[in-house]
Amino acid sequence: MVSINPNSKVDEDLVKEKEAAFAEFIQRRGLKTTRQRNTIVSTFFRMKGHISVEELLVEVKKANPRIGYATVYRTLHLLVESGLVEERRFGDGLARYEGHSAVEHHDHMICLECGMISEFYNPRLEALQEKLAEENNFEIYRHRLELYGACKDKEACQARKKQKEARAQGA
Amino acid sequence: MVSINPNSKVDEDLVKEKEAAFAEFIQRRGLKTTRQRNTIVSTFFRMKGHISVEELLVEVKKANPRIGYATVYRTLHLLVESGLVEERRFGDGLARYEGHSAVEHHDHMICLECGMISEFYNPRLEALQEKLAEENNFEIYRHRLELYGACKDKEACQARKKQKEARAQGA
DNA sequence: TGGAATACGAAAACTGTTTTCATTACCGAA
DNA sequence: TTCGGTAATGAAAACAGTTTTCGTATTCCA
Ligand SMILES: [Mn+2]
Ligand SMILES: [Mn+2]
Ligand SMILES: [Zn+2]
Ligand SMILES: [Zn+2]
Repeated sequence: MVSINPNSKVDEDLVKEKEAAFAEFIQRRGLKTTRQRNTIVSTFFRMKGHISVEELLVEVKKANPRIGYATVYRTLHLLVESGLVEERRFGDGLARYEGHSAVEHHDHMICLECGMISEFYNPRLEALQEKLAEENNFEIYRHRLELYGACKDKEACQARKKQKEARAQGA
Repeated sequence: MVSINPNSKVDEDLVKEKEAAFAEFIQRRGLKTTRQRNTIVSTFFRMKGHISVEELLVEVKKANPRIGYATVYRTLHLLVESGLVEERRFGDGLARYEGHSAVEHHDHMICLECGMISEFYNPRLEALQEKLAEENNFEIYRHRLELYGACKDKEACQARKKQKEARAQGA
């Protein structure tokens, strides 16, 4: 298993690279470069984690309070189309976006007690999926694997887990 | 890989069993037995596949046209709480429910060209996930694995796939 | 069988997201 | 540079799926 660098600093050079890649995408598609898109994109790439629209908007507004939801949504769609960002949904009903360390595929473990999201990648798991698809005459475009559970090494998470169990007993 | 019986007839005895289990759950929770719940539950267990609320409501209305959305939603929640039914979301924005062959865990392959959803279960895959969780100090409550792609053996799916590729080229 | 506790159904409310539409900004051609 | 057509913006309305509300009807036990 390869655990993915959980506390990486946002690398300024990498950010610049992504911004350039997005600019190029905009060109290629014949779209226009705008102040708002630049603000949103550069804000996004400087944040880390799995970012919701709301979270992004809050940051964006610090740079330019006039930017609204619509433009953030629209720009995120462009980022996804450009391939620089991926959309995730972890079952809490809101879309989350990630791009800083990404592009490389990875899967997720989500702690339902503390909300922590950690990333992992395992080649054997990937290969096994391919094999299963093969056997089923299926061609995989992409996949999604999410493990939902609890941190074993955080006391708070274990405590909450036990609380829930007790409550379930009573019900 | 174990492919899961894709064309199973709905087994009348099994349905009765599930209905009884639900009735028992209702008792245990001090809730009331109602005409509507009975209709919804027995309709649900007689359908197969991954059923949306809309789809279920259509069937339910055939038995009792006065039953509305709210009661269907409420009853589905109870079915989920009872453990007899699982909620799924395959990314098209609507909740789907399954219970007929289920309770046993399985994962899904979803064809993005024709909408086909097939089920599979592989013990090695399951074991590998456990191992990865273990290594990460993580305790899995449940997981979700979905392979999105295309049927290799359906001409229509392959044709659509190529259309998309061509379109993407042009853009 | 009376009556409190539940459940029902229609409609309103909600949430996250998308669309509309009037206005403004971009940018290549002149 | 300026112009002008095209694209983008932002506020607000629309949307889709789901949940809640609230007045009425049903269940079921004392
Ligand atoms: Mn991630
Ligand atoms: Mn299934
Ligand atoms: Zn945790
Ligand atoms: Zn297909």
